[in-house]
Formats: sequence, C-alpha cells, structure tokens
Amino acid sequence: MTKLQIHRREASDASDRDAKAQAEGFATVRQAHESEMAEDYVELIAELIEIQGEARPVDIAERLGVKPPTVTKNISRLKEAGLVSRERYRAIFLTPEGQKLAEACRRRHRIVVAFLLSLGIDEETAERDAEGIEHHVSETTLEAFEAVVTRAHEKH
Amino acid sequence: MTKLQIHRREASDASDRDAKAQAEGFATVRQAHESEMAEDYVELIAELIEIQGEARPVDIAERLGVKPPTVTKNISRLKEAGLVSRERYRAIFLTPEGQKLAEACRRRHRIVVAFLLSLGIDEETAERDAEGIEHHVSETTLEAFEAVVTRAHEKH
DNA sequence: TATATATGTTAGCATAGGCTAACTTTTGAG
DNA sequence: CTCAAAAGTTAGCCTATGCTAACATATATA
Repeated sequence: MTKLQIHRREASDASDRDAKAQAEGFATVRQAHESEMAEDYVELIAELIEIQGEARPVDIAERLGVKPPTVTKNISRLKEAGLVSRERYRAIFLTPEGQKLAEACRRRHRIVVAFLLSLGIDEETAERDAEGIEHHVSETTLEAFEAVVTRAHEKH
Repeated sequence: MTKLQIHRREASDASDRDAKAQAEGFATVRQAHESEMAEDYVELIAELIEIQGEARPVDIAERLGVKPPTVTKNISRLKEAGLVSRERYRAIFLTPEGQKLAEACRRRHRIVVAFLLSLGIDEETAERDAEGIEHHVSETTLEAFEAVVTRAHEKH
C-alpha cells in the first residue's frame, strides 16, 4: 500500500460516514423524483376537482404542460399504484389513498409558498420555486418553515 | 355549449394565464431535473479534487450511491457536454466551463445549507434537504436566503 | 518484474416519462 | 338523430439513468 493509498484510507475512516450519508442523501433525492410524478398528478387532480368539479386528462395535460398521451400513460401508472380510480374515457377520481396523498401535498405546497412569500419573494417566483422545492422538504424543515410563517403572521 | 362548458370558458379567461404559468412552472422543474445529474457530478468532482487531489469514478459512485458503470456512462455524457475532460482509465478533470458550473453549484449549496441551519434545522437534515432543494431555487430566492443568513450572522 | 486485486469499461437490459401519428369514443350543435 | 369536433387512447419511438455480468486495464506488493 503506497503512501497515497494509506492517506486515502486514513481520510476514509473519517469520511466513510460522510460518504455513506451523502450517498443516502442522493438516494433520497432519487426516490423523491420517482414519487414526484404521482404527487404532482394527485395534487393537480384534487385542485381541478375542487375548482371545476372534475379532472379531465386534457386539463391535466394543459396544466402540466405535457401532451394528452403522456397523461393517459401516467394515469394508468397511478391507477396501478392505487391512487386513482377510473374507467376508460371517463373522468378521474382519487382513491382514499390518493386523497390522503393529495392533501399532504397541498399542505406542503401551501406551507412552502407561504414561507417563500414571508421572505418577501414575489408570488410568481414563490409558486414556481415551490413547485420544485416541495418534493424535497423533510417534515423537520417543513415545520421550521411553518413556524416562520406563523411568526410573520403574528407580527402582521 | 352547455352551461357547464360556458362556466368553464368563463373561468378559463381568468385561469388561462394561471394554467399557462403553471405549465411553465412544471416545465422549469422538468428542465431542472435534466441538469441535476450534471450539477451533482461536477459539484462532487470539484469536492473530491479538493479533498483528495483527484476524482475517481469509484469515489464518485460511492458518494452518489450508484454503481461504477453508471458513473462511466454519465461521465461520457458530461464529456460530450463539455463539462469534463478525461481519457479512458484516467482521473477526471473539470473543463473551465465545468469549473464555473461547479463553483455556482457549490455556492448555491452552501447558501441553502447555511440558510436551513439558520432556521435551526439539524446538520444532517439540512445537508439532505439542501441536496434536493438546491436545484430548484431561483436566483431571487437564493438572494433572499442569503440575506437571512447574513442577518442571522450579524445578530450572531 | 509478475501477477493478484482494485478499478474502469462495455454490452445488454429495464423503467420512467416524454413525444407524434393514427385510431376510437364521446359529446354537442344543427 | 346525425355527424363533426373534441377528447381520449394505443402503438411505437426516443432519451435519461439506473442495473448486472463479463471483460479490460492499472497498480501495488510479493
């Protein structure tokens, strides 16, 4: 073993945990990406049902900025995952599980947006950044955000 | 045109912009995802060069929590994108462009972590959340974060 | 210096999530 | 009630990013 290698080994005792923790962090991000599609869809479906009484693929496609066939494909995935129920050519419904997920997502979204606004960020940027950020915020961080928002409101 | 449809149309005048803006937001997130791989790699490569003098695929794989062939494949993509230079079986270097990107990423990472810490979040969570969040923070929001960190330091 | 071990690459596969073109079903206007 | 337009689906393609198994190269020590 050369000096260089020994050097690396010694460093690694100190940084093995670092490396492992880092790897877990990246794994967490990759997992988040895998559930992002589901989260975006159920959140949007809930929103559409609320504002216009039903969620149609064409509206989902428009809001997500994708083409209808993409929506069809992803809706079947969500159906397989037990988050939505629906029959061909008919409107889309959320299962109880889907509703639960949607509600959790909407809560996170609201908190993140309110938090960004409380920092003085403009609405459009807040909405846009929240869309990306919300999927990567742990419950711990979310609670910290919530606390800031509450404090800002108290000071009103 | 039925009442329901008229209703939708009327609503849509008010929400067309909404829908469009929302679609753009999702498009922004999708684009961010496409550059995440590049950002994570160059950031990590710069870090490895700094702490151990060189960036080897095996170390990158360990830190990212992926297998070596995945690193090989992604490094060639980065090479095609002009972010790294390297010869087969040799260590990895960043091109000037890659260095610039790495520096920007590390700045963002530092700011996001410092910001989360200033909210009282524990280090591990801060690091982990930052990893996911940093790719979705606009310059506007980043500056707001920076301001909070600075203020927290002043109050020290 | 020879060779075992560590590192790196290639080939081939899988899944996610986009797209277009072509087809089917639903819907609503006349 | 019919039939055209709107909505939805299917088929087939593409790219990104993972993986394993098998092979190639580099390196460090005996």
